[in-house]
Amino acid sequence: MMLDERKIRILAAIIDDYIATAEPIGSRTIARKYHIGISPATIRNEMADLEELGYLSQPHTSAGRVPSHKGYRFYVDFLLPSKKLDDFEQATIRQIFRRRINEFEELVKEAARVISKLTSYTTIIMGPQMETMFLKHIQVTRIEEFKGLLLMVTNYGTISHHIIDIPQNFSDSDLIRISNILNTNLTGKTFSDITNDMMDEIKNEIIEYDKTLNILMEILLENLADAQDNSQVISTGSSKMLEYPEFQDVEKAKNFFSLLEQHDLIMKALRSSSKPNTITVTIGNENPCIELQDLSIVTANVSIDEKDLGIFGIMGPTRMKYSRVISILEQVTDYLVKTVSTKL
Amino acid sequence: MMLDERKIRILAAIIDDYIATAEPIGSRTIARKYHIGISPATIRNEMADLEELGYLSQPHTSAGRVPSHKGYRFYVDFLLPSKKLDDFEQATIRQIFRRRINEFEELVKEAARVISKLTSYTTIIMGPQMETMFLKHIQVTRIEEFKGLLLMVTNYGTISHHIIDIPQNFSDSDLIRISNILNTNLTGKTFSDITNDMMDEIKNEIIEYDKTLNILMEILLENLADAQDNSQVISTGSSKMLEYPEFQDVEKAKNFFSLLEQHDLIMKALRSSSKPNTITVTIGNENPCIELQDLSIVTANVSIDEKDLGIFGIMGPTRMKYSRVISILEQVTDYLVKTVSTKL
DNA sequence: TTTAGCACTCTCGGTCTTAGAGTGCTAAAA
DNA sequence: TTTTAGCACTCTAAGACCGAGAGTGCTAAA
Repeated sequence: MMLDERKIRILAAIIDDYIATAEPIGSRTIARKYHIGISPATIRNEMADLEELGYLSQPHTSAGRVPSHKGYRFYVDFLLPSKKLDDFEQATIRQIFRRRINEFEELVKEAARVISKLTSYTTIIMGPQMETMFLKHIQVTRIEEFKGLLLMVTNYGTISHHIIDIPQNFSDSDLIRISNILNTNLTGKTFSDITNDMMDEIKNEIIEYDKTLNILMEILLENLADAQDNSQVISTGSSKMLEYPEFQDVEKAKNFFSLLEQHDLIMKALRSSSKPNTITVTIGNENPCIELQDLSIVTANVSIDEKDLGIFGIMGPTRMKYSRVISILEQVTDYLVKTVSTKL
Repeated sequence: MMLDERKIRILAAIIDDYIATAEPIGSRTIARKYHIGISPATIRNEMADLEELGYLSQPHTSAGRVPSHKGYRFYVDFLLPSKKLDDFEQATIRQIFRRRINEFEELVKEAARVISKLTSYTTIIMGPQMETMFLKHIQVTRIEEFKGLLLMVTNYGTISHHIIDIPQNFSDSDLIRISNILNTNLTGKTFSDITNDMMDEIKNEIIEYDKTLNILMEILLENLADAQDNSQVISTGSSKMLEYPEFQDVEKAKNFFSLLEQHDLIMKALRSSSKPNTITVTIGNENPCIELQDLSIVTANVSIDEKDLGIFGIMGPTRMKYSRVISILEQVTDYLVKTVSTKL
């Protein structure tokens, strides 16, 4: 059975209402609040149909109806009211990009904070995949008599620095020479390209700088390990979730927070659900990972000319203000892409 | 009335038990579990005295006793069992400092994580006060044809970097000259010393580099503002709090999490309660800030030769495993001080 | 001074009950 | 044929009630 016009209106009303109130909705409520022009009894019949078709479910026999995941899916695919952001929201978002933030990471973090603030859901940001990240610049510079800084800049504009010891007999021009050698050998290489073998080759090339180079190599390699470990998942606004009735049960809240700490799970979930340059909605059990099955995730994959910059994910109860979240996410990623392509 | 030997033993038993169980303790339980050699009736009398003296209180008439803040204070001041860390704990702590972490900030963050893991309380770290922080090194370096990096290193070893644009006509030696000028003029200055006036002076000194310098100045000033805003308060392990019966009420949990987000409050609390090179315990209502009054905070102020490196704070319910927390904190700060003085 | 005994108090966890919301079905109305 | 009014039925949430259990304070005896 296809959904006719009237069924769709009723479904939309139920989902809208449930998203707003988190309470099961009965036929009478719909008749009263949404003016569909038919009696509760008729609505009841329609609701029974919708339930049979799998779009609704009942917590218990004598309760109202609640949207099922299939219901949400239909809603998201066909019924999303296009939500215009109001002036305040627009302004709040624009503000992030007005500020002179030159570093990509900071910009993204700030964007995540603002998204959480506007949506009241948890925002997760995840850096680009290691495989597509390569070194753009590597340099050793002296900051004190026997202390130096190893600087690495990737194609995504992320910068990492490590303090290193510089042996006594090294002059500034030695450092410059080492920098040059590292640069010519390593720029353009992805982190996974840089293996011990490659290091050994370079070492051979400049056998005279042996000792320092060894240290640099070690540090560099360690840093790689760090970058891979540091499962770059950052979340903000998690405490907001405690506001929702879905998390009133402390057990549920605890599960949510411990989930957030399992970065590998989160990474897998975001990666698997997001597609390049689109906003994707994953509802409850559509997520392969069971821990996430009573949450929804809206992901936006930010990329510029095939260059994957990272993923924003917004996590909330399945009863999520989808249209609002999507609008905000669209707006933010738009600005972000614009800013990055012009400024950075 | 002074506390005699027997009262003290009873008080200690009650507090130990309450810290372990979070349940009010009755006279019979004490007689059974702790072998003081007197009957419940006698214990009852003593407990009534202790209550009258303000060391205990009763949730309701027919419940057992619960320690009051005054009771905890007495316990912390006079009764703390000196707790030896076991091998596992020792090893876990040592491990942080074995790893080659060259940067102070990373080291401290890692230490905080370990403290949270071992204690199951929330650990807060707070950077040194801005007033005591000064520039040790400042430098502009090129990372791409028209992109440079402004590097600033402070006396605490913290490093901040900002990507800047480099105008076309600037050669590498220009950058070195600018770096030198900035260095001679700004190193040793605290962030608050560096005013616009000072910037103007430097600008005058090298009028020919005018334009770039202007940008650098702006960026530098902005960075200062950031550093001051970014109320450097970082907390870890907050989700652990949901395990405790004190936070089973979602309302309480929400309060706690929103408290954690009020960095200014936290900063004030940590600053006011911590003393140089000591571990301080602040119990419940001893804290001037009402939001913190049913929590306890143990703070450790880490400093080396008057140089204030920052504060660790451990927050938990007033029913906190004080001796354990103190031992762990002692151990960690010890190692930290040692590591910093030798390595960094 | 300590302790046994006892009446008393308060909470916590069940059971019971009722009001309310909502349903599905049937039969009448449109 | 479709819609709707009416009604019996179901289920939950909230309140009332009750008894067990833990703990107290007091009194009087050891």
